Amino acid sequence: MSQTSIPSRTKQTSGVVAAGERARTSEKKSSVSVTVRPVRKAYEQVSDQLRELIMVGELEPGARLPNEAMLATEFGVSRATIREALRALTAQNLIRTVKGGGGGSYVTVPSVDHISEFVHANLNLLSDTRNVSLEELLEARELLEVPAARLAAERQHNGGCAALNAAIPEEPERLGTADQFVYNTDFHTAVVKLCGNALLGIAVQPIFSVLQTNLARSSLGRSFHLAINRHHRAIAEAIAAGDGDGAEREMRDHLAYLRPYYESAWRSAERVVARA
Amino acid sequence: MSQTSIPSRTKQTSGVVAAGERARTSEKKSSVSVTVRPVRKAYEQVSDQLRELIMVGELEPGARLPNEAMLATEFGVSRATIREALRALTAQNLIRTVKGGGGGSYVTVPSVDHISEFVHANLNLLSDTRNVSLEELLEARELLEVPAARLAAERQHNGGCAALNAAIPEEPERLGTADQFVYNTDFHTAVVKLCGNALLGIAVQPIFSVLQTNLARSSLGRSFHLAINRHHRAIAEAIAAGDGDGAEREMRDHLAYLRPYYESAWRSAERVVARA
DNA sequence: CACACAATGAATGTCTGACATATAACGCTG
DNA sequence: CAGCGTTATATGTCAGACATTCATTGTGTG
Repeated sequence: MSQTSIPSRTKQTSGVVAAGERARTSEKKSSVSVTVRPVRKAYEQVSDQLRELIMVGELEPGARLPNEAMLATEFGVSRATIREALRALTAQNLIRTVKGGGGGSYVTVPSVDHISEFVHANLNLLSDTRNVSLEELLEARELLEVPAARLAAERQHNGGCAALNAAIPEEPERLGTADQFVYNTDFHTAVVKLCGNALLGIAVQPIFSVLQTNLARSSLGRSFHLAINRHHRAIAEAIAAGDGDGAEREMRDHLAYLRPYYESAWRSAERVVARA
Repeated sequence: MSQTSIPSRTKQTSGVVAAGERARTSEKKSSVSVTVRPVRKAYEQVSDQLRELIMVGELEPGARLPNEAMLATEFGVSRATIREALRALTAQNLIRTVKGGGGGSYVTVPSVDHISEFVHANLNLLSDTRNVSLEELLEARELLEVPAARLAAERQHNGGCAALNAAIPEEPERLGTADQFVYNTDFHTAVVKLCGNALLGIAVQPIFSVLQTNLARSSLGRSFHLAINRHHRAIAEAIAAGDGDGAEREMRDHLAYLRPYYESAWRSAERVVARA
């Protein structure tokens, strides 16, 4: 694969601005409110510039950027600095680096899953810190999943429902709690997938995960799981029948049924937080 | 502030597993399907372990983790490796590092805005790559903003509407296109904020931004902007009147009106992509 | 006594150069 | 032509040094 040379406008200005130069430059227009951080760290400048190139499309997905040594000389910094910048980009899933000959850093094609994963992680933290309320989570979920169920019903290309049924256990009585949760997750994931809108998946998946994580900490009776299974079956049937109204209603009822359980699990989690 | 010592279970096993050791360990159970990447890079192992500590809550927000030198000895790797791991965590907004005395790496309290920003960036890429369709964007937006308008109307604590009115220009005729876009963005942001669910903001904001970015590339007549303003005013009035049904209807109509414009802008963007 | 200012120390930021390791591509040999 | 070692080219990791920043502490002066 050919080496993509980094498109540096003037070869002179493309480098990193050292602290000294930067200070001299910014003191020219010294109005009262200067930005708080006049010095940008070198690795930040590098990652910023590379990120910009990627976002603007100057570096297309799949493109390979120059090796670290070249980048170092181009930007006028050391290889260590370049590497720190690359790690940042990697963490944002903008590039992927492979070792060995013909290796290097390649611009990644972004994936829905990665976004979802990131949102999930951060939502988890947000909910741990109580910066987001249970009420918001439940409300958002309802706002998303209820229409999703409707859309799934209205658009079901027959055959897609197989995934739905696969996510409903034949003999729920014989499953442990952990397995039940797996099935539940699969089911809701399947519904959202079936609705055909990837963006909804990005939003629903993390919200569901966070709720589920909290719920998993509380102990739930067998009857609970059986009820869930009944609901899921009803929803699946409505979707399979192409009955949008029915799917919407069943899903709404299902979520309403779940609400008190989430609330109690959430409260006990609160005690744990308070204790610490 | 006191130095948080890293909770290492046994002091011996907390380190990084070198390639050699790892290989020896994993060849014990050499079934046919080994995972594709048996060697985890050192900086990944470090960032993984630290991330885990943060996510589980072992390191609470605001906590300060050991300095880089200590981390290096604790993990049994060089400082450079530690730093690369820290950059990854920084990029994910899990920590923040400050220079100088009393500096170090602090666990960040996550913010809604940062999540939104990340989603926006990635959504932009997704749409550039045509991995997400305009139809999905518009549909998701309708699914989110229409209920948001209703909720805003039903929950308006009087006084919150000030932000709404502030986002509607008095004399739209005198504004340039760029300014108009600023107002539009502010208006929709205000509606979502007013609905009181931060999660919706996380989802709506990026979607709106992506759509807007595409729209900004096409040229729009004065009459378009005036119509938008009329719609906004109608929505704001319904919300201020606490009329949930009205707000929902106005918002739906508004989005329906916009649709063809987005579609035409999207098509012309496609030509640009195809040309490249 | 209070306040401005210089010295100190602790931390991150950056550079240099070296060596280790993985992998694709080349070329040799049978 | 197939198989296999070799090599070139990357990234991965280490060690140590020096630069820079910033809170704290100490000092001197009004």
